[in-house]
Formats: sequence, C-alpha cells, structure tokens
Amino acid sequence: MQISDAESKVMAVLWQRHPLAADEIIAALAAAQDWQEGTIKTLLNRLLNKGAVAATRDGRRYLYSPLLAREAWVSAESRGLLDRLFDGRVAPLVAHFSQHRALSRDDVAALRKLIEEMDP
Amino acid sequence: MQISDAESKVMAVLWQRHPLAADEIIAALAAAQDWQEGTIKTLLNRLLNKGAVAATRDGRRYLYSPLLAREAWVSAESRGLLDRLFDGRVAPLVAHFSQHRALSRDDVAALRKLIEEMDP
DNA sequence: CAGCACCGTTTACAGATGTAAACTCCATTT
DNA sequence: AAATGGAGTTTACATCTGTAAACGGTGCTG
Repeated sequence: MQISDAESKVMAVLWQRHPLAADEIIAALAAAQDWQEGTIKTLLNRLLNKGAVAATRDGRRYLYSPLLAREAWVSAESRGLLDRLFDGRVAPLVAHFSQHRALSRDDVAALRKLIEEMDP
Repeated sequence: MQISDAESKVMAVLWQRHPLAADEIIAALAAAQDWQEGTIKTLLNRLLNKGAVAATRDGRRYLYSPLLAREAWVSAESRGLLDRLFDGRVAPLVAHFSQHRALSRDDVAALRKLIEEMDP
C-alpha cells in the first residue's frame, strides 16, 4: 500500500485517534500543515480509494478510521530504506548514524540496553 | 538535492566507478534494470540538470562523474526517514526492527561490537 | 416551502517521475 | 560527397503528488 507524504500526515491524525469525522481531521490538520480544507478532503478521498482508511456512516456524515496500521506502514517504509541503502542490514545503518554523530547520548544508552536484552 | 528512485540507480553506477561514458552507464543499467537506452539517457540528463553529476568532454563524447556524494545522499535519506518515522531517534528504529525479527544474528553481533566501541 | 450550510464527490492544474522515442550533429566509412 | 552511426538534446505521454476550487445532495432553518 503506497501512501504519499501528504497522505501520511492525514493517516497520522487517524492513527492518533479514531474514528474521526472529516471536520475533526480538517481541524487537526489545517493549522498544523497550513492546508486548505479542500486539500485535506482530497487526501482523505485518495486514502479511501486506496483502501487505507474506512468510512462508516454516522447519520449524515462519515466517521473515518485507519485500515492501514501504522506499524505496517512504518515497517514497509523502514524496510524499504534499509534494503535500498544498507543492503537490508541494520548494523550498517546504525554505523552510518554513528559515523555522522547522529546518535544522542540517550540513543546510545537505549541501544546498549536493547542489545543487552536481546537473544544471544 | 532531490534524487528520484530511478535516478538513484544511475547514480549507483557512477558511485561504483567513474568517470564513465554514457554507453558504459547504459550497458551497466540496461540489463540490470531492464531499461531502454532512451530511459537511461533521460535520467542522465535530469541528473545533469540537477547538478548531481558532472560531464567533462572527452573527444566527441562526455565522461560522467557524480557530484553528489553517495554518503551525502544516504545521510539525507536516512535522516529523512528517521525524522519522519522515529522522531529523529535511532534507538526506536532499531527497536522496531528488533520487534519485527528483522535483525539477523550477524546484525546483532555487529551492533554489539559497534556499541562497545562507542564513547561512553 | 425556499434557501442555507455542511459534507462528500468531481474536476483542475502544475510539477515530478517513469519510461521511451524522435531528432540533430558530427565524425567516420564507402 | 553521401550515407551511416553514435552521442547528446528534445519531445512525449501517462501516472502520481500537492494543492485546491467547483459542484451536488440533503437535512435544517426561517
């Protein structure tokens, strides 16, 4: 399931809370993204057509919910980058960030902890 | 510097070896990507216009070299994903892969080594 | 009952991307 | 000199994306 960048902003709102009516989604995004109402309507529609969100009737309007789970999307995106840039291996990715001083002290500590808790 | 997916395949060839003449690039990609000659010419041209590759005259033709370094591109792409999906922190990214059993034994070993070699 | 408001649906349009063919120069071959 | 062939340059065109306005149906309101 391909989700464009702009579309993912709409998904983000729904992942955080749902179901939501269109006007709630619009309210959440118009400010944050400086988008016009029409823009958000279009994105919602594209997501509907892609089957990334579901709409259930609620009286005269619809309530929207994500069908595509955030986890699945994050996985696909992450794996895509990992495969394209690091030959599918995680260590080189981390090494890359390390070499570019992109690891905060917290990151290092968290990584250390993660590794320790891993299977052999 | 924005490089599209298809364009990055052309860059990949040049990152591996350069300078190269167009026909060498075409030879390297036509098979691997199942692209027609025309397609590769277009991509090369777009990269030239974007300033991602340089062309120096060599008799009747040009030899192409990357101007955009692979490292810079990898950094930009990686950081982009990290920021968009993991709030800019590396540990959650690794945790994600870990949770999805996307870490090979080698990965874990390499990570362990990396972490050990890091500053406290 | 007529018009208004609100939602959802359609249409619009420019720029990026994937994919490729057509065209144009020059140099080299016949 | 004419034809051929290779390299670069232009043009083409469908799809996707970002961004939005126009349109249409239907309850609610005066």
